Formats: sequence, C-alpha cells, structure tokens
Amino acid sequence: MPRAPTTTDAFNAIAEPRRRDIIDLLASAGPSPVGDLVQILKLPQPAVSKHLGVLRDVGIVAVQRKGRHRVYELNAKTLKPIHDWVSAYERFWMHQLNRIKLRAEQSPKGKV
Amino acid sequence: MPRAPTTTDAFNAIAEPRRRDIIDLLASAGPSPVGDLVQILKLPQPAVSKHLGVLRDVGIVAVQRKGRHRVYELNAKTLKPIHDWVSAYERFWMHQLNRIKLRAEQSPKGKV
DNA sequence: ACAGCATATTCCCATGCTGGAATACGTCAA
DNA sequence: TTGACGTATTCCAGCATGGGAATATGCTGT
Repeated sequence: MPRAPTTTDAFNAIAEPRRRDIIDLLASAGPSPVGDLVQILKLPQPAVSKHLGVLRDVGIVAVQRKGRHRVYELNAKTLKPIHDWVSAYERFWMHQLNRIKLRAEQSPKGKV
Repeated sequence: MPRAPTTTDAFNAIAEPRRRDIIDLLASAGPSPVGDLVQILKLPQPAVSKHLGVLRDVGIVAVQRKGRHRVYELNAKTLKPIHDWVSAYERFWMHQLNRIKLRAEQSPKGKV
C-alpha cells in the first residue's frame, strides 16, 4: 500500500511545510479569511484552499461562512497527540545530566 | 511536484506509524539489533530495514555494526524541531483559563 | 571454502500526493 | 439579471511511497 493519505491524521497533515505555515499564521493572526492567507503566504489561491481542505478534514481548522468570505479558525487541540508523542523524548535533549539517567533507564536488555 | 520524500525531514519521517513504533521501541528498550525489532513489532524484516533506512537518512537513528548484527540506536535530538514547533500550541489546550488569554492575544485583525 | 545467519537491497505495483491551469460555485451590489 | 468577487473543485502531470517477494550482501564458525 502507498503512503497514507495526508488526511489520515495530524501527523500526516503537518508533514507539509506550507500547512504548518498556515497553522502558524492562523495562530498569530487569529481567524482569517482565505484571501488574507493567500496574500501573506504569497501562494496561489487554489493551493491555499487545498491545504485548508486537508487541515479541515483532520479537524485542525474549522470554517465559518461570512458572506462571500470563509473565515478559517485554528483548532489547535488536534495537535495535542503530536505534542504528547514527541514530549516523551524531550528529556533526551534537555540537560546533559540526563544522559546519565537515560543510560540507567534504557539499560540495553543485556543487563542483569 | 509530488509529496516531499519521507527522508526530507523528521516531520515527514514520523508521519508513518510504524516508524513511530520503531522510535518508541528504541527509546524503551535501548539500542537494539534489527532482529529484536522484527520480533517485537511482528513485521517482515525487509519492512523494518526499510523503515530504519528512512530514519537513518534523517538522522533519527544511528547504526553500529556488531559482528553480523547491526545495532540501531535512537538519536532523539533530531525530534527537537518537531517538539519546538508543536510546543507553541500547548497553551491552546492546557488550562481553560487560557481561552481568555488567547482571545486577547489573537484579536482578529479587524479589531481597533 | 562453505553453509548459515543477520540484514540490506531490488523489483513490482497501486495509490495518492502537490502544483498548475482552468473552471465551477455561491454571494453581493447595482 | 448581470457582473464581479471570494473561494472551492476538477483535471492533469510526474513522482515517491509502502508492502510483498525475491535476492544480494556481509559476517561467523567450522
């Protein structure tokens, strides 16, 4: 089977750098219509719409119709699984001291 | 252009659930030879080797030859960019109180 | 040298992607 | 209505994927 669709989950959705850009932008600018994103990201409008479609499918963003505009809003809690997963590894780069701890915790199975 | 190769960066590499499984396993069991991973993950050996190849290209794991075995070790600091990126959104789901803060910080540009 | 184990690589396939261009859709103003 | 705007969808292309099967490589003991 081929690579999983980008709409499978948040992990797949955020693999695309442009989609992370969109997320970052929505986080800093707040809910925005598509046109604003197009202007700031300097991407073709269809490209932005398609990326938004993926993010929408995964639930990372939500839409609201406002006249002929569509206002996209970030729904960041869908990113929590990613944070949860990667946070387990934070200790690996936090302090040098942790190296000692890690050796003890991991203790390659050969140990008695 | 098609989707970026999985070897492009850590974001693309970890989109595959099996590769996250391998990372998790290396983290908890410590450096391990391929055979151990194959046995525990119950995946065909070539599949594991291929996934390890991707992780190796991105730098998430490192290999060490030990006789006829190859011992793979986690190099978790390559996951830091992911942690850094997603941590910016932690506040969105931490405390309910943050909702108030967030509204103030984001203040959709229309505001005076 | 040889057999056997541990691992990597190659080949094939069906699928789904991203970008670009063109086009369709829905809404507002006159 | 009609036209114009904002946005979404469709069609096309090239391409890398992950799985399976088969095979190649490398090391070890005898």
